[in-house]
Formats: sequence, structure tokens, C-alpha cells
Amino acid sequence: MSYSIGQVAERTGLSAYTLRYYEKEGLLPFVQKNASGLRVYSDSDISWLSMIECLKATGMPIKEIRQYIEWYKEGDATLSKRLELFRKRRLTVMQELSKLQKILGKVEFKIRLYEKAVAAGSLQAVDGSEEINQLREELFGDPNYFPEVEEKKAV
Amino acid sequence: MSYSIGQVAERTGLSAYTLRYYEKEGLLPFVQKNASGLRVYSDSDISWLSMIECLKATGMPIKEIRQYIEWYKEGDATLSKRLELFRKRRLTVMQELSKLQKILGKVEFKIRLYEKAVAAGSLQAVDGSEEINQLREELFGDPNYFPEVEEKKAV
DNA sequence: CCTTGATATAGAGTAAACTCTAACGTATAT
DNA sequence: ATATACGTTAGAGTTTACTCTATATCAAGG
Repeated sequence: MSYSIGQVAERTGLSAYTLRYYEKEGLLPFVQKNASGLRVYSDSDISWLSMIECLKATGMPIKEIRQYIEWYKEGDATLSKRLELFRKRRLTVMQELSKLQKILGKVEFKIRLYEKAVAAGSLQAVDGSEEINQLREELFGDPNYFPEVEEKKAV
Repeated sequence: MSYSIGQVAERTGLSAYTLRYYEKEGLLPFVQKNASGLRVYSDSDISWLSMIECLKATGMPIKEIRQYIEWYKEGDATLSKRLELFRKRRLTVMQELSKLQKILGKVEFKIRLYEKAVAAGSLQAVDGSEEINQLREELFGDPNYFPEVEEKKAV
């Protein structure tokens, strides 16, 4: 099947502006144009977009995604570079997952705190309480925790 | 304890530029200045920074963090607004976690694919294979999956 | 043929979150 | 007391990823 830019925009949730921008940035080197210069997207282009969105979701900037696509175009000589790239992405995603788990714990602590505060009609009445302090201790240990700095200390 | 801007930068991993920027944006309304105009940070300011970094990690923009801080300054009248804010943050983080889990699956699929390709010395030799196609099917169903669009369909 | 709507290009504009510069004041160790 | 490091402000600059504008061409129905 083949698709117009509008159809691809509809299907992917990206705007036509964004699709042209991606192409200009070298992320979609395989999109064809017809005799009148209109873009014609194939199913393969849709797959590429799906992969691009995946890499973007791992926190990868557009420049690096272009690098991956250039490696792809260079063929089997770059297989191990691409493997290494995906391994790095896996590490990034796993770190982000564990960071977000901790963040979720902190947010849930705040929800419990504010549920109590709303019930009591006052934040001060509950913030220093035994129960809340113990919970805070369990969740954080150090109440002022800066993960970025901890990582540097660990290295 | 009290700290200079440089000490806070060291401790939090944020630059002094960023700390001043946060203050200008209304995120740190409690930082004091001494007689000569130098900033003096307290432990409470460090706690606020820890909370700000937490909210930022949930994907919250600075404008909305300022809103939260303004609600805090308004006192107990805004308790339920703040509770609602944290509940929304919890939802956002949970959605991001589940998105990242899916992304991780896709990245791990690519790693397996490229491990085989590196071993075979060729991507084509493995990409269409039974084993890989089955794995792809199990992992994705639809090979071109656009979560943002799916969400819209679901609503 | 004409209108309407989609698409083309080049290039300007936007938003967020920093990041830095310039010119000047403060703190402290020799 | 003076060099050096650290801090102040206002405001300009940067980066990323879009997002839009202006102007022109293309496609399809009446």
C-alpha cells in the first residue's frame, strides 16, 4: 500500500509538518515522490516511523536517530555499531524505568500526605506526625535525594 | 545548616545558572539573601529543590511547578488542589512506565535481531527468518504500532 | 474550466529550559 | 592590600523539536 502525507499524519498522530521536518533531518530517506513531486509513503516508511518513534521514546535525539539510519544505509558493515546502539538504548530505558519507579513512590507518598491533610483540613497537622515521618523515612531515607548526584558518586 | 549557591549546585547537580533561573521563575520563593545580597540556602530550600526535581521527573513543566508552589504559599485553602495535582502526576508516571516497558520490549527485540545478524554477518539473512518473525509477532502484533494514536482511538 | 482542498518549498517563528556574557560586588588567604 | 575565587544582575544566546507562513502547484468533483 501507499499513502499520502495526510494519511500518514492521520495514522501516526504526527503532523504533516513534522513528517516533512523528519525527512529534512534525514530520518526518512526512503520516502518516494511521484511525478508531480507529492510524497508517496510505503508500508516500509510507516515501519521506519514506528522505529523512529520508539527511539525517540527512549530519549534519543534526532541527530542520533539519523546516525542510526545512516548506519542502516551503509549496510552490514555497521551491524555491530547498531547492536551497540540498541544495547545503550536498553540501558537508558532501564535506568529511566528505575528512576520513574522511585519518582512514583515519592508521588504516592505525597498523595497519602495530602489525603490526610485534606481530611484534617491542615497540612501542618499531619506533616510532622509519627506515621508520616516513618513513611517518609522508609521511602527515602535521606529526605533530600538527588539521583543525578548519586550516580556521579557511584562512578 | 545554610549553603552558598555553589554548595547547593555541588550538592544537587544543578548549575548555579539553573538555580538562579529557577528562582527567577518563582520555584524557590523561600531562598534568603544576606546583607551583601548573596543567596543563603537552607535545608528547607534543598528539600524544595528535591521536590522540584521530582515533579520535573514526572514530566511537569516549570510553569505548572510554579503553580504548585503558589498553591503551597496560599496555605490550607488549596490542599485539595494539591492533592489532585499529585494524583494527576501519579497517572502520568504510571502511563509513562507502561509506555517505557513496551519500548523496552521493542529495543530488546532489536538487540536479539542484531545479535543474530552480527553472528550471521548479515541482517537480511536473519530478518525474515521464522524465529524472528514469530518473535516480532508475539511482541508487537501490529508491526507498526503508534501508541499516541491508539490512545485516541480508545477515547 | 473552476473551485476546493491537499500538498510543495523556503524560510521564519515559537516554546521550553537552560546557558552564558558583561560588568560589577564580596570573601578570603597570603 | 591584593590576587583569586566566588557571587550579583540584566539581558542575550543556544539548543531542540517542532510549527507555522507565504506562495505556488496538484488533484478531483461539478
